[in-house]
Amino acid sequence: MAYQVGMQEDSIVRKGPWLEEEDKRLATFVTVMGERRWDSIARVSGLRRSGKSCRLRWLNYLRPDLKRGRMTTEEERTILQLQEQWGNKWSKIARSLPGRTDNEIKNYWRTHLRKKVQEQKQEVSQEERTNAASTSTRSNEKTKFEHHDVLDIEDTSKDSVDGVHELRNNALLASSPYEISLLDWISSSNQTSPKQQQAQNCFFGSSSTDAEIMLNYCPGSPWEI
DNA sequence: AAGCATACCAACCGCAGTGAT
DNA sequence: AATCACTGCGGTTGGTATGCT
Repeated sequence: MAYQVGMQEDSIVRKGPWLEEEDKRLATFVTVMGERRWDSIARVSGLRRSGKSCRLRWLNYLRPDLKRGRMTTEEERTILQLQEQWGNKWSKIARSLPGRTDNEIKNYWRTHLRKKVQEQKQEVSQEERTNAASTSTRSNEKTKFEHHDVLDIEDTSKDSVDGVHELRNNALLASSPYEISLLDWISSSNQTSPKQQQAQNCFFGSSSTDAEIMLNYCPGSPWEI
């Protein structure tokens, strides 16, 4: 599944789906180092991922302010409106939808909305041709495409599927690394609790070098060994 | 039950923009 | 001014779940 490329053992870059442990480790380091210098985060964290991959994982999945679950009708409306207005400027559109990522919006557009819009436009042009043929007096009628028309299209076929997705999303939420506040762990006390100890082992157990580097970014933290 | 088709979405890739040196 | 590293963006790919025959 996950595959690797590289010539030397220590330069191998992992690709493919992220493991829970990798998520936790990344979240910890981003919390400490900030959402910048992704190459440094990738290097310092000991994650065998590219900086680019780390950034993407954080922005699209780990960020604490992300909204989960289905798009609301209001959000769907906004996407349709802004997509028509700005085109495929997904990051720009995402700024109008707090908690949603450009990737999420892009995927949603491609899988849910694009087809609907195309069908709607086809219907409109078909209607235009019919109207033009039948009478010239009605040729100036409003034929502009309206977003709410698209939203009103019934799509009963996806109901059962969406139910499953909701379950999946809930499961995802429940297993999010943010169930446990990493920030709290780092900033709370000088005493390392059993849970903190467990995480410490998880993150740093195999590499004292990582722990030492971490301490440089977070002096006096409970991670001190 | 098995195989195929489709939908969904996480992750990757290439390119362009930007700032630092 | 040129170069390099980093970041952000949009398009695309591939794996998995689900539905259909």
